[in-house]
Amino acid sequence: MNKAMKFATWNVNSLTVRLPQVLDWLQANSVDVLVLQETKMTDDKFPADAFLAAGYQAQWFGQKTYNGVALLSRTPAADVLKNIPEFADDMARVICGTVGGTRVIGAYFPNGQEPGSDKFEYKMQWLKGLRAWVKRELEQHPQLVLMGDYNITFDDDDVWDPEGMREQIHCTEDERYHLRALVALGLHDSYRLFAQAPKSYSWWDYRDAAFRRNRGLRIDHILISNALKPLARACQIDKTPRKNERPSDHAPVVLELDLPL
DNA sequence: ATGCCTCAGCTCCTGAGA
Repeated sequence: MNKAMKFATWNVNSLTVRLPQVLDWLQANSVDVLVLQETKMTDDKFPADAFLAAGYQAQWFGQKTYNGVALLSRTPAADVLKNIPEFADDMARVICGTVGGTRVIGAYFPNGQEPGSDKFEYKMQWLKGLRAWVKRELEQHPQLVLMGDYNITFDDDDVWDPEGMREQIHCTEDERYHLRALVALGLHDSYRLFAQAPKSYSWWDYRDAAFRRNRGLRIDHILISNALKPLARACQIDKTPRKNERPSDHAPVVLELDLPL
């Protein structure tokens, strides 16, 4: 007996501001596992009770002002990890747990700011650390989902202005090399397993009416392991939360998997 | 043009995001 399970990722850009929208969205969509990025709150502020009342167990890992991640699931997550083991990091960027036999990694990849900057170098080192760790996780967990805000586009199809953004942040060959190397571990960009409308993006700048003009980037991804690939049924970017009065600049991405119960 | 929005915080400006 198989059950369609929904896995989703959403950069909420402050869970304090977006909590009501996240709760509404969970109620309207039968999502089983949701990872959040940019919660921007310390652990003592995390609204675990509100999620519990909505039917979700939570694991969270945050800090003041920046970053912060969470893993919500209908059934509790086991073997939870926070950040990349063996990669020392001041920032709260990764949360990982096993939900119903599937290893779930939620990640907020570094922005990188500008090629050549210290922050870009940190992004490169972080990507190397992530890949070494994910390789080991894959060896232990054939069923693995790696999802979150990658802050990297795969190719020109993910960019509203490919020529204008050539070698700009999120679009450099250095970043894309690391993204391809992750995929080469035995992962698949679940979004591209299915037919998608052209100019599909997951993030739009708040400025310049970028959402209305669809000037965006696809930087939020759900990668799935070889074992999960044949179980994938659909992957979509849900733009409906953008109708809220104060939306996040990111839209959630949702994957449907036909997982054995 | 080093900013156009949005958010947090050492809050009436700045840093950061992407």
